[in-house]
Amino acid sequence: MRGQALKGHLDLLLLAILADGAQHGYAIIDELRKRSEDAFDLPEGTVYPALHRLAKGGYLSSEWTEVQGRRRRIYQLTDSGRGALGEQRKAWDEFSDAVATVLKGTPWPTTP
Amino acid sequence: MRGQALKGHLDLLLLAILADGAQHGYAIIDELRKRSEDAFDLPEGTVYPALHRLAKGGYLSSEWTEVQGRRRRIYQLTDSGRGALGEQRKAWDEFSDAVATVLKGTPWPTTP
DNA sequence: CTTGACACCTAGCATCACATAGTATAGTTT
DNA sequence: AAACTATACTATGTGATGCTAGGTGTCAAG
Repeated sequence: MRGQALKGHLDLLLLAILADGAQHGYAIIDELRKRSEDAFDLPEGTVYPALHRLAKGGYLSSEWTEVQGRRRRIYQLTDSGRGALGEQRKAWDEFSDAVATVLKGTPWPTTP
Repeated sequence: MRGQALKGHLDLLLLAILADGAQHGYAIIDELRKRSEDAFDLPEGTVYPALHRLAKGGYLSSEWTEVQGRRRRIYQLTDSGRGALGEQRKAWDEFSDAVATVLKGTPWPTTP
């Protein structure tokens, strides 16, 4: 797969990462890559705008810090963000279940 | 859920339905609704353009029929379409596994 | 004869992941 | 010292896509 085709579920992933503690953008990218066992290797141009969008929507709060001469913007889940995570997770479960149900009716093209 | 948020997996669903036999657009919508237990209730404006796109890409062939004064365009999977179904199904499995792996690290906010 | 189910179509919109390019610092290599 | 790599963020543009909203026409039921 390698980092494309997130298809609307990016927010869920970001919120999930941040549910385990505040992180800055670059670290989120790393964490997502590690946790997904290299399946999600997202470009910065994907993640940063998404973080801005989430912050603008009130799901994240952010704060500037300076670590060894490098400025970082630390993002943290708000209450609203925590709520959104729950909802999106539920939506994901329902969605993936529904897809699985549809696919269940269509066997793989096995040679019989 | 009710008919939104297909997010890039629409083609997979359509191909999966058609793998069980040729169908016309309206019937595909019905079948998808039934198979997904009402989770996917897609508007025509979503499905028809998608079918056209798949046909244009060579994944489907189509043929006009007339049934009781009503014209129908019957779509059928091509070999290429069958191949695409296999690929997309694999991609879906990998994708949903990856999401599950990431979410696994983030427990639900249960009250312990 | 109007309503609703059937059956198709298209133009246009908003969202979104991504590409691309730019800024800036720290550390490592050459 | 220069060049390069990794870290870290920002801004802009683009292509795909799902969906809204409108339109056409047939047929059966009330």
